Amino acid sequence: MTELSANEGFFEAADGLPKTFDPAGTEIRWQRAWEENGAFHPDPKALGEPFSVVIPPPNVTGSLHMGHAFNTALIDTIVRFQRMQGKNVLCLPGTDHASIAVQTILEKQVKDEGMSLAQLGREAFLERAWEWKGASGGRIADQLRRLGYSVDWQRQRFTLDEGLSAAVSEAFVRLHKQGLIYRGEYLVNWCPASGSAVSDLEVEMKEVDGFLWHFRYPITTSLGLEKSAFLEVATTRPETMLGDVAVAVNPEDQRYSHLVGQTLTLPLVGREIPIVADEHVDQDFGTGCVKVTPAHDPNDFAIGQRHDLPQITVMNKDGSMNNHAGRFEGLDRFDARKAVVKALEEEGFLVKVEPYRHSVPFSDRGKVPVEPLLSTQWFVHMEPMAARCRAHLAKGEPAFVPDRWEKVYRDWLTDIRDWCISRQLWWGHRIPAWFVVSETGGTLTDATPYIVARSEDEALIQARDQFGDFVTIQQDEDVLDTWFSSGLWPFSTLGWPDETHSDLNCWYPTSTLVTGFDIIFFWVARMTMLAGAFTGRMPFSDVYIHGLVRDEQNRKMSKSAGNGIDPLLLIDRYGTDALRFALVREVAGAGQDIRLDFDREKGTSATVEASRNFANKLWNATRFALINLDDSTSGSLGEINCSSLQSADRWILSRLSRVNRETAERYETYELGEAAKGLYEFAWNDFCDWYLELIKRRLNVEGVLTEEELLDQKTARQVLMKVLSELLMMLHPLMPHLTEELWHGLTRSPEKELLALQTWPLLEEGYLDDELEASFSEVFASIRLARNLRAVAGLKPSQDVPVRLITGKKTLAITLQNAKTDIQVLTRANDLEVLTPAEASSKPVVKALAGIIGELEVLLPIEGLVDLDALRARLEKDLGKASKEIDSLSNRLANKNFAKKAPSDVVADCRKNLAEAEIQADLARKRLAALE
RNA sequence: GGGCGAUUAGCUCAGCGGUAGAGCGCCUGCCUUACAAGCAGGAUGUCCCUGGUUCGAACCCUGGAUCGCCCA
Repeated sequence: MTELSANEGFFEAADGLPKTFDPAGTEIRWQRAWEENGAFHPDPKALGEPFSVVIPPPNVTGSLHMGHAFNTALIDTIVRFQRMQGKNVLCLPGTDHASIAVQTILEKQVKDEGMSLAQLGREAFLERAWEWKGASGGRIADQLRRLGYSVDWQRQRFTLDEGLSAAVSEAFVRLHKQGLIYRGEYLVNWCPASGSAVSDLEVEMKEVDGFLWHFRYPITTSLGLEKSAFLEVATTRPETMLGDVAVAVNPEDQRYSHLVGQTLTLPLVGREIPIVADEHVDQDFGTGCVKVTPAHDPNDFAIGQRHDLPQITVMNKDGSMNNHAGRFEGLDRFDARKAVVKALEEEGFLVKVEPYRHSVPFSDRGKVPVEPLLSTQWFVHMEPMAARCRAHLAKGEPAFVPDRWEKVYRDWLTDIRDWCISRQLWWGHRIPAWFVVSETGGTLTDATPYIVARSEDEALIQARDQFGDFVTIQQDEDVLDTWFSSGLWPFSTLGWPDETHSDLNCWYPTSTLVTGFDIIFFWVARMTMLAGAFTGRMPFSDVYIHGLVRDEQNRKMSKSAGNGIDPLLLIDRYGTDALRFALVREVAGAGQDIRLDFDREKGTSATVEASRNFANKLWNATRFALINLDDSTSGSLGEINCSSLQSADRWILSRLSRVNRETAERYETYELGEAAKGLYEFAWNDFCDWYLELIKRRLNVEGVLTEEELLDQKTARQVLMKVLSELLMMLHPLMPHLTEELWHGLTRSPEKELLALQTWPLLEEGYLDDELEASFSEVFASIRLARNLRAVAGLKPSQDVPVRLITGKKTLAITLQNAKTDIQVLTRANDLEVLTPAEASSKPVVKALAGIIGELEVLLPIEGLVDLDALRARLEKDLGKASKEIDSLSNRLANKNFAKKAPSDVVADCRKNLAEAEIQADLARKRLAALE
């Protein structure tokens, strides 16, 4: 670490500093310094109010994408701010094991090697999986480090590590004991691509163009009806008709009421199936008759339950037809569809086919249509847990920011469906249930009793207790949904189920969860439900929901579309702080998606470049300070003596205090974009454009300095040091590396005294001065006007000219008089006079540059050099503006109701503005007349 | 079918009752010893449409249009 001595990069070379900031070296140096000094490794016993955040764990084998960068920028800004507020902050990182994603990748690898999973075997497969995790699992953490994430890497967790796996078993056992986990045969979403059940949330409905086939099913003739009697049904999935067990009609439907209770003969199969009445059937859709296939459709499943119908599964788990499909056995489900239609057509049962657009459920991961399939799985009974969450929510726990997401969350918790948690995969937490196979003759059937336990030993003991000493048990082959373990994240990472764990006691419940709206159901709701069940509390008090980062064409970034913008590319080009600042600055409308501009050919982003330029501006402001502070340090400069402050000093200190207050409020209330914008404006406009320009003349006095000049110079240095160092502190949560570097360079604090661990600058309300800020606005306006006149006249920047400021407004005259030297310097006036209109008329200048703003007339008496046409145009513009305003204001005042009903201060303002506009118009007219 | 969000300068977006804003881009002039990744100055708008509430609407309410998202 010594060779990386943090100060050396900057301060030692102060006079020869490069003109541009080079982020690369700076970033890595401070990232190491933070980590090696344990800056973000908090002690649960330390003083300070606890503040904790767990980060949304990325996929362990994934790599950094813009979504992570965005989420990180927001979280890190919040936690760095809270740390500077003196809180005992824990920000805990980690990764999850992404069961399906990882298994899919590895399965493909295995298959590419010409092996099947079965050939490889579970043990060998898992060995490979861990190997792979070992090889690629550190990458995402290293990439997160490059973002300057102030997390505690020593507490990093992985959902499959020992402690978290124990938490998963414990959670499963407890929920099972409470009757909240059950096993049973239900219709689940089967993903043929991954060969596993998936939850409802992992299914995406997509509109696709398909067909609606109309078939007729003959009414069984034994009842004496004519042979030609049929019922017509319509379906988008003809192959499922092989599993039909009924046709349903609405009980109110006059057309069919006489047929209810009779039977039909199912074509191709020959099975006799009943006609049932069910009120969920829509009379107006198609013929009003629906075929009922309980084993292959959720609605039909419900109808089947109501009418006690059998469930006939006609497909295998790989999507092919099974032996119940008769002559179609072995065909893939899509081939079977064609074959069934063809057969029905040949046998005269096909009525018609029409194109039809409808919703089809697709598997999120597998990208293939899911198959509703009857299968025995493990489920979590959600309603009791959801009810507890709804009760907490009624008390505002957790609080959603922005609050509209609360409704989304609440609606989902209402009418919630049970959660299928078993997955037919190998990579993940194996379900802690053991079947007592000795009870069913050594084979596993749905009737085999099972034991749920924390370990095999525990299971065996229980099994012996219940079934005798010679039992054989066999663990369930399946693993749990990854989200089951992620749902425990806020407390499993802090030591749960050890309820005495010091981390858990200090930092649970956590403070804020920051995440995207796309995982409110997947993750946020699962965490609140599981936390409620196991800790009795909501796992975080606030949930800050952000949007997605979209690409330059406003498309969602996705791997499959290949339109991701690589954050590391932007970091390499512009620096981490620039990327972070750009992302946060764009986020002002919280919860809204943000669009990041990006030129794919050049690999550039104007937005990030603008932030890089801001970083460079701060770099140069600090260079300026160092050059002008000579060897002064904050210590040697001493305390600011208020009596020696000039008005410019008091002005910038007032602005500083205001920005301090606003910024702290904004960080606190998650208005991070506003905080970033406010600091940007203050730094660039107030501090660099005005204050630094104002103090240059005080810092660069020529020759031998008088005592007064020395004091004034010292004061300027003190204020410069104070404002810049506090500005850097306030910017630190947004741009941690740059500010750490500059702050050390500026203050010459020892390397171990990190800015990241400093307390937020004290808000000095005594400096707040509204009047002073207002009068400086007037000074700046007068300077701008004088500069504008110079530009209109085409004066060279080097050309000094006299300037006259003329106003009848006393307070303004005083303000201008006080700022006379400043105005003179900044307008390059070789002579500056502040005059009343009377004084001005005693030394008339006929043809001069003149402009008007408010009640101030700015005059550059330089006859002869003037472009009269440009001047006339300029004055006419002023007159036009003033006249327009006079019209608008006098109209408003003429309205009797306005004076009567509007607040008095609004009316007063209106009168004042009108008076000013009239003066302004008069001045303009007079000047114009003088030109003729 | 239900719900949510968006619509403001050429582009990306702030503002959410009291005379329309920023950044980028554009135009003009500047290498002024912190910064050309910069400085100074400038131009640019039926604030989607429609009614209504109000003394006053980009902002609140009705209805509608377009785009996007979520749920069924």
